[in-house]
Amino acid sequence: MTTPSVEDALRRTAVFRRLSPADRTRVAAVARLRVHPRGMMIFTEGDPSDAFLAIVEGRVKVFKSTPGGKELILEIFGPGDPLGAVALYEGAPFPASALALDDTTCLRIEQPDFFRLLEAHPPLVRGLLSGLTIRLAELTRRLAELTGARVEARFARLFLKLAEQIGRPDPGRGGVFAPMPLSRQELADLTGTTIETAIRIMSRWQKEHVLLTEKDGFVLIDRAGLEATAAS
Amino acid sequence: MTTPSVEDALRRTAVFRRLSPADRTRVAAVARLRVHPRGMMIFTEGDPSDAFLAIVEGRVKVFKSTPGGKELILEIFGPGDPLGAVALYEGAPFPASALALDDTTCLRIEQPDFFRLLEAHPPLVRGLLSGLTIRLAELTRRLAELTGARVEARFARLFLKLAEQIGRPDPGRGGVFAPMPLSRQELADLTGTTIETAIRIMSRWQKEHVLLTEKDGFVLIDRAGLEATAAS
DNA sequence: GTCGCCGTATGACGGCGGTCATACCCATCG
DNA sequence: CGATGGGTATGACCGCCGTCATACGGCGAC
Repeated sequence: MTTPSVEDALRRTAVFRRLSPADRTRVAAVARLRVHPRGMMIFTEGDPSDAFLAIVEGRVKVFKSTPGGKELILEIFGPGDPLGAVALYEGAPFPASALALDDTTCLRIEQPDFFRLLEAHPPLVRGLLSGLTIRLAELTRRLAELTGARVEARFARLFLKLAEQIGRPDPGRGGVFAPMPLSRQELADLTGTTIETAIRIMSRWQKEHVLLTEKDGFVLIDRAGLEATAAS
Repeated sequence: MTTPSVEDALRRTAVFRRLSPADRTRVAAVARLRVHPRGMMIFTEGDPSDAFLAIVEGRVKVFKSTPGGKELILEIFGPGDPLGAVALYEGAPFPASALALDDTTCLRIEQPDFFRLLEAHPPLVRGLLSGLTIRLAELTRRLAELTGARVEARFARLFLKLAEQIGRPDPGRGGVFAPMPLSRQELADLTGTTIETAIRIMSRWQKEHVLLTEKDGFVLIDRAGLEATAAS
């Protein structure tokens, strides 16, 4: 992994992509790159927010602990996604935690600089609002999904979404390969269940040739079956 | 209910409260008041969003239907709360529906006017971001709460929150009265459960003198008991 | 090598809560 | 008046899934 320049990084993140080169230079003046090693917390639930972040390289798990002490994964973000825009209002505390799943490079703009940028470049506001509203819509969707749906249906939807977002054809078995290694525990945290239930479902699907677990991701074989399960 | 003037309405909504009188006059020039009778849909999930709304008078139920066909209430808003700010990016579809629980007066600013206001008055951006951020945090909190917490704990938290937000001392029984009439069905939709379970819990609490249902709201008697239940 | 740890796997058990059925109260309406 | 419909209440049943316990394979430490 070669560390890109700040301007390269700006070109890669959705919020800043449409800036003119001159504006990009000005943004670059206040942006910093920071590398978080795999397994490190990037920010923690309850901390005061002090900067706007965007992922340049690597994957980041955003999660929140439930009142029962379990851990619910809200989202797994990748390159180009903004991070912590959620809490950018006057140092409000982060509502969730973020942890680097890989060695991760982040673009970082301190809060005062970020507000100055917003006031100087109104078009940035639209981009930011866009990101926030999309995230809000996604959260409401997941909220509706978590209630009243059986765990198995949530699993099916999770993998169908994965396939749609990052899937590629799998030549060997005529399925779809989703290159996203996740442990059973992480699957459980994504769907709001326990590790045992996650193992049971994955184990059964493996036997029934619906879905295979591989070292670096999952192979969806029986996509129609998953869709039927998701709808139930 | 006397219909207030547009400027009165602006003074009552959080986003616009801090404007200077001159700015408020300019905002008033593009804002309209609209009355939605009780029981009417204000907007529907999937509709393209075309305006920014804020509640001046009345209560509004914001809800989303789940994949299973049930209805999940995301929030019940009252006077001063913004509405539909969620979907104000380039006519993105509303992620949820809104229905007037009372005869409701809304302040309405069409989308192009709203964006012009934002660009002319950067301080408005902070207010809007603040609102979105708070809502986002609230949604993540509910998301974490809905998973892994027993239904009874969700009920307890719901009423404790109600008491905190709109509760007033109840002289007769030494408890807290929350003036918010909600049917058993609405309680079920707020907590993501079924009407039977809602009835069972409310019925038992009534017998155990924990919480009373009245015609126009609820009386919390055993607040400590509710807090214990919420924590479990 | 052995030990310990972590992730995965599988079974037994039980309870929460969803589903179905029925009944009651009360307001509205013909 | 009886009929109808909506909200509330209660019991029976049972299945999903959370909890607890156990086991097994891979891998690094030493």
